[in-house]
Amino acid sequence: MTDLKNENAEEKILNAANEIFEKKGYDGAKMQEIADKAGINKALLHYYFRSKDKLFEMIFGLAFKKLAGELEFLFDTDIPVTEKVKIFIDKHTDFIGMNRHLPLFIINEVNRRPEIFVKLLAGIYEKDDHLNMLLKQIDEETKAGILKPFDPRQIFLNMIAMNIFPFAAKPLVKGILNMNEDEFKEFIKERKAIVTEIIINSIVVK
Amino acid sequence: MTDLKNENAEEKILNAANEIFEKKGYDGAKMQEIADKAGINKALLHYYFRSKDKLFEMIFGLAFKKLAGELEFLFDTDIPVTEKVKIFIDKHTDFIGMNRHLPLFIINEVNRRPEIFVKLLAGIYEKDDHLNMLLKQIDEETKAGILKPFDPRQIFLNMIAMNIFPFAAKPLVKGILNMNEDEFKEFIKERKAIVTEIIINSIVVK
DNA sequence: ATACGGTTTAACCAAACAGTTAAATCAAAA
DNA sequence: TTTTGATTTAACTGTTTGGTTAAACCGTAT
Repeated sequence: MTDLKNENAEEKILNAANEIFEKKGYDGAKMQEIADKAGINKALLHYYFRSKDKLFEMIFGLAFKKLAGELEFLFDTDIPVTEKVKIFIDKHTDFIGMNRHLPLFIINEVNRRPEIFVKLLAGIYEKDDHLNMLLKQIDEETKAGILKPFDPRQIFLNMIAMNIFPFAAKPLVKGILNMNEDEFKEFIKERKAIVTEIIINSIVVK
Repeated sequence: MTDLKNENAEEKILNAANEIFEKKGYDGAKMQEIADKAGINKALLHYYFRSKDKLFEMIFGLAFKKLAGELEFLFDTDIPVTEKVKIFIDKHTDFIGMNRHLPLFIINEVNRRPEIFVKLLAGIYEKDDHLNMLLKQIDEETKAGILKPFDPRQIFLNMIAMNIFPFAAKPLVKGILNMNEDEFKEFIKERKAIVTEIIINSIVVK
């Protein structure tokens, strides 16, 4: 049972469900286990969320927003692109480090049931103009001779791939590279600078 | 039912089980579905593989070897490191493209039950000398002024992260970047050159 | 005091699922 | 022709699981 802040039942359920769904996925998560972790009983669990599907849908939606929300600052400010990259990698790496299972959870569930993701896409494309602003900014900095021409989609993918992968595959990475927890932490700390340099190098004019 | 090559029952089972375990994971896979896809019945399935666990263990071991086997050529030849990188990215991207679910399957199951992976690690470290040869080669090329000093672990992770991620998260990527199947294929084709350039740039002296 | 909503208890149901069993079938080897 | 091993059929067991139900409990606001 996780009851840090004297939460009410609904919060306790959401926190427990979030943790278990993220770690075990829809199929691996059991309603009884969620109830146990929330410190309540199964009857009350179904009293608040009628079914596993309804509860899952809620958790998945929240998780998706949490992950997507980390991108927002890329659009809002008007600091230079290279600064954005530096700050993004720093913050995003910390965020993923504190939410190790989040990206894989989203990826897995979207792979297995793409429908659940279609609705959420609509929400994303409300921010179409924000995205266009970023693209315009990149275009301008390219014309100004600061950035070289590049495909923002590719660079974006590279950045999040390099950020997410070591955490998503943490036990595998630790095993194969033969690291203990401290060595892994050190390895991650070094990564920030390395990844930042790689991304910066692949977009700025030298 | 998948029966391309007039396989015997055991092969049919292994192929079906592989496909279903990779796509749905241990928890999502059902023995009945595996039997159906293999074109046999549940009784025979248990006749060949006594339990779901035994069958899974077999599939997981094979999958792990398949994935790890793709790395072997990095050690065996003595072509220059930069050449290895170019060839590896080319081949590895093709391989992952044809085995979209393989990496995520391994990562997920190792995350959820790290024990299953401990035994397999032993097999890897028989190849310790192969690995040391590669590290030695890198060291020599660095001293020869061809490569700059870098952490091979970091570069290796970057390489496979960038290779694997777009395929592992394919439906997510297609949705977010608003691509159809053809556009995705084109996007992947362009990636090879981009990723190769990035990795080469981050290891060679300019 | 009582009425009410949140919460517990405990038993229960129906479906899904892994795994078993016994008898029947069938093809090919002996 | 008989034997053997692979395969099917179909019923069955035991367990897990999602979900329900009804009665009781408990604190709090009226």
